[in-house]
Amino acid sequence: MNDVKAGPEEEWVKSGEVRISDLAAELGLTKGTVSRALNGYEDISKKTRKRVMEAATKRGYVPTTQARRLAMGLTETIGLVLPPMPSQPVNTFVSEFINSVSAALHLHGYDLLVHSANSEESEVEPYRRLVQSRKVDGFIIFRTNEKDPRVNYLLNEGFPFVTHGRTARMAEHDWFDIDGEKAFRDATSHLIKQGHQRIGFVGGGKEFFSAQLRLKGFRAMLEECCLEKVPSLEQPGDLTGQGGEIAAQNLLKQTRPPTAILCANDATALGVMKAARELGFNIPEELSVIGYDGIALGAYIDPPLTTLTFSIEESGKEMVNLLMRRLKNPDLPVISKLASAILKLRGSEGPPSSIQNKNMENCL
Amino acid sequence: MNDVKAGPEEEWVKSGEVRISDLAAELGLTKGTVSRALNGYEDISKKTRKRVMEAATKRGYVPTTQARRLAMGLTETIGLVLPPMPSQPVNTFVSEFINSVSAALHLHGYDLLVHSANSEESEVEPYRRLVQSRKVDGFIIFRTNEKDPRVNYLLNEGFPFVTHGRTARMAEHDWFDIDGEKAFRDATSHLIKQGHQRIGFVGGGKEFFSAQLRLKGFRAMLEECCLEKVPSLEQPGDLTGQGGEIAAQNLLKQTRPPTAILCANDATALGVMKAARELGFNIPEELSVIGYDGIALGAYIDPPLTTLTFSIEESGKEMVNLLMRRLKNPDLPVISKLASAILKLRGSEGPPSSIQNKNMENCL
DNA sequence: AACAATTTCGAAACCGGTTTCGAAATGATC
DNA sequence: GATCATTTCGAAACCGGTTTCGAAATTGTT
Repeated sequence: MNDVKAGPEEEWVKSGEVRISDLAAELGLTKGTVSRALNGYEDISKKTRKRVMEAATKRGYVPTTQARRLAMGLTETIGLVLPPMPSQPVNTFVSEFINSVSAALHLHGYDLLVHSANSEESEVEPYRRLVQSRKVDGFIIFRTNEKDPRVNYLLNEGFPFVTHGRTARMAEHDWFDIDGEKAFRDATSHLIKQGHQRIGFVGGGKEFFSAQLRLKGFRAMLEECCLEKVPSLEQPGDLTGQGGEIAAQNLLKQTRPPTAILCANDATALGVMKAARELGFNIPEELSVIGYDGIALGAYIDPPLTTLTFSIEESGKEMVNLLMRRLKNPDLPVISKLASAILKLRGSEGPPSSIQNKNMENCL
Repeated sequence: MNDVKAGPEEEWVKSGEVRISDLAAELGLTKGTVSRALNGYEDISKKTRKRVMEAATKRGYVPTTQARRLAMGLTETIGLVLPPMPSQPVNTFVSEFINSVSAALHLHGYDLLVHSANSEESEVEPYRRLVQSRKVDGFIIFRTNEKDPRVNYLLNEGFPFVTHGRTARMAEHDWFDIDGEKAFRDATSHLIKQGHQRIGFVGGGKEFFSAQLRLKGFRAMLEECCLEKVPSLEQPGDLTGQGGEIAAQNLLKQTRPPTAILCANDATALGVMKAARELGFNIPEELSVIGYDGIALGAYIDPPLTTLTFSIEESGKEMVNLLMRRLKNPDLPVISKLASAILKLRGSEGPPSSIQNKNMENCL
């Protein structure tokens, strides 16, 4: 067979094999011209632009992302570092959050780089690496602490980021948060209106700013309703089920146990309910329990968990908006956005069995 | 002030501002030499290598990832596309999985790109885009269907990937899976030994291969123990809590309801438990329930959910190993790895209230 | 000391795009 | 038809690295 000349022009079957130089050669143009034609520059005649675009779609040309990004000096990638998760329960938030952030970023042509934190090294190490190797243009940070080393590092570097949750330096960076203070005012008010007078609270660690704000809302509503603040009814927790169990035991073994317990999150609430069952408390007749997070699973337990819920999808979307604004113009003033949680009544709370609301009229 | 000359050499404070050309100029070398010195080439004298490395650490030089990857023709990035999640409960698996995959990839110098699937477009679209724009070198796929378009597409493209779960074409691609068949044989056997003779099964959709395998294991053990196969005791589900509720109603409203129900996953089991409660069945006295997934939260409900559990961390690690092997040598034969689940007894199962095991001796 | 072998580095091409600049071609004006 | 403005494209630099190739410098050999 005479195989010196190949047959008619081969069709590319695999995708991603056509380079801009191939396209240019095929059209008798330079790659610069092809690039400008595809990117809508004004100095390309209608005729050639059409030729180029048609050839591009025919050949299935898609620019190589790496090359484009290198040339343009940006990564179009946002980093999200997962905090170490020592088999924490109820991490349904994380996957939904990642999902919504990723979807929102995609609308802006950005990718999401998810990195895991190694618990053996410093919390900021992953951030440092990503910044230094220039793998990302900005960060999405969640579960902030009041004094947050990640925030400190990035502020110091002048590197763009948005947090989900406030920090001690919230005046210096963009943030999005749920108004946990208002949420807990609402929940507390709801319980008080039902007749509860001894209400317990299980918080998160001191380091979680948001948990502190929830406590603040709880206290504020107590005061507003002229209910005495009882220190022993405020128990620390750690946002886990186990922490909830321990705190509940401390609360329910008191001589005058509370008739309701507010929990800093749903995982805690599940622990509280477990401990309450084991100590023989009926929920909600003898003990009301309210959580925070709105995890879907709360609807399937007995009784279904009343909780404060918010839209994770909205959270992701708003945070991405804030971050995109920052990337476009790093010098804009810092802004923030506060969204509200709503009380989703599902059945784990109700009026206390014995209502003796003497003080009620003073306030309501 | 005489400000024509700047002061002594400025120290860079911000990271990532030193380029390889800066370093080269500073050392009186070319960037090619600096590159080779840093990358351990043999044609660099010890003396210059030392000079270069010292200057690099002093200046905090870290190569720009984008440039390096473009030059080397690889992305060092693996894609993971999240399936659309219409507010599914109990997605704790996803975040843990992402975490473990990300950690394992990091050990190999790879990044994880997480993409969300838009439910309005075809399932393969995100994969196509990532392949065409050359953003990733390979994929991690989970929750496979028996006939999986994603698998078909990537096989057709010859693009590297590993699945979590088997497919109809499992002989053609690397995969990792949990031996769900054996797991359900074990669970079924456990129930039979406790004296159950009428055991219900709530499956996943036909499209989920793994759910089918679980059903297979269930049936196999029934047959092995000479228990009659009752079609009405096998209910379809959809791996959600709601699906579990419906299936449980179908099972428990029968004239002779089962004394135990095996569920294709924990979400389903939670739905089953909810429906059972509402129909007045006590668990585990009147009805045993067993799930699959080992979600941590199952330990906090009442009664704690007995489930089949496996190591998500191991899953991620093994899948990454398979993928890295494939990337190193695309022509290696296809391999797979099967890990086993273990039955975690937590309290939602027990002997049936009235044990009438006539047939037991036939088999055990 | 002359020559070969080896070590060490510079020069340049390359990865696949984008963008600036200027020259050629075209069109408009008088 | 000459002059000027405008449109359209090519040429080349650039992004920040890697890698190949060959020349210079050094070392070794006789």
